[in-house]
Amino acid sequence: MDVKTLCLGVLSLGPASGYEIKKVLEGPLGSFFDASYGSIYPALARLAEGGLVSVEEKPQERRPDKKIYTITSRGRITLASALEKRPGRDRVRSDFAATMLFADLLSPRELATCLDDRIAHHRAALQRLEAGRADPAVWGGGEITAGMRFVADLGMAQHRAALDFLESQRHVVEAAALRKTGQAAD
Amino acid sequence: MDVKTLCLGVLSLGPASGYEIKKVLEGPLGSFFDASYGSIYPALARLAEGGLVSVEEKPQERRPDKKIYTITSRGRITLASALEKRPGRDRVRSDFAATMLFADLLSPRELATCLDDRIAHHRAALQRLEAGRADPAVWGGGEITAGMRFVADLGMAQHRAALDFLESQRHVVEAAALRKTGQAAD
DNA sequence: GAAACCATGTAAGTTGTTACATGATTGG
DNA sequence: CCAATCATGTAACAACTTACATGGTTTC
Repeated sequence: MDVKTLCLGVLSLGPASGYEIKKVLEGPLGSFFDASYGSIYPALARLAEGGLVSVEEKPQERRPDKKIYTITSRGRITLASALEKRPGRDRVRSDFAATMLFADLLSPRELATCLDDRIAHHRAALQRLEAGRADPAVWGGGEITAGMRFVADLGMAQHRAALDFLESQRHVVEAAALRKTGQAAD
Repeated sequence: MDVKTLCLGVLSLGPASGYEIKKVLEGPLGSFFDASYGSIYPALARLAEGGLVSVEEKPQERRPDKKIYTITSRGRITLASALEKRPGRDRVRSDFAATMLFADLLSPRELATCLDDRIAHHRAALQRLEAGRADPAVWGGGEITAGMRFVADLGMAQHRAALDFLESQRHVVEAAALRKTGQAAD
């Protein structure tokens, strides 16, 4: 799913500016999506060209005009047909997992930091999701759909699983790294 | 973490060909990484150019020569310093999550198929991980390191969490889609 | 007074995907 | 006999990231 479709999706929940779309995408749902301004703004321009969204320019003082994008009926149709195709596989690239995979090459100190960071990361994500579940402001201000809640809950389940695992099992990989270092120091 | 570093990492576990590296990366660990031949082969060529790996060509009959890559000491140093930097955030793009997010736009039939597929996907991933935990052949044949086992277990925890969630909670989003359709049909 | 937020956009560069090219072998 | 596996590679293309350009406002 490319950024264009993603933007169209967010706009299906209500009108928004590029800036706001980015907010939604890096909010509680950030664990599933990822898009930078450098991809969002051009995507919106393409969508407007194609008539899938309409733009209303809100003049602002001492600031670039805010452009509010609204999905058109053609946009809704396009989105619907994009969603009809069964979703492709997730594409994930986890630096953390790669680092853990080669954990033997890290010093125990580095490994510990890495695990600490990751645990903090999952904690933060959980908190954001928990907050977002209740507070519409975190999303875009619009109503929270069943789909949103479902995705948020799925995210929470996964973050919690990772968190529990790391907290209870980190000693396994840390012990292995320690042994390795002990050997090297001999 | 780019494909070059990923290849270097796999090679740190033992010599392998490009084809075998792909196998490892799409094996049980496939949920965390992703790389196509089109990125692996050029990456290996660059690594060889830089002297981070050495190549031994095994002539094969009626088949392209098999090239066995072996990490060099310079390669190990490079890998180690790449791992020292604290890992960047995961980059995830989940088509499935996006589809669920806009689940109201799907017919109940499509939604059900989508959820069925996803559940099957998690089941399969779990099975592969379970098998790989015991069987070194699934990885590259070399020894299974503590890091590998750790990552595999983390993957299992996450897949299991997602699976449990989807099985027990799918009715929530399905009910919502059904209501929507009911309204539209009126 | 510094940092973060608001707000948009472009251009250069990196990276990776897809499709193509080639073709024997093995298992169901 | 059809599909999958083994085996490497290139070229065209698509997509995205990063850095740059601009600059007022709010919060600590």
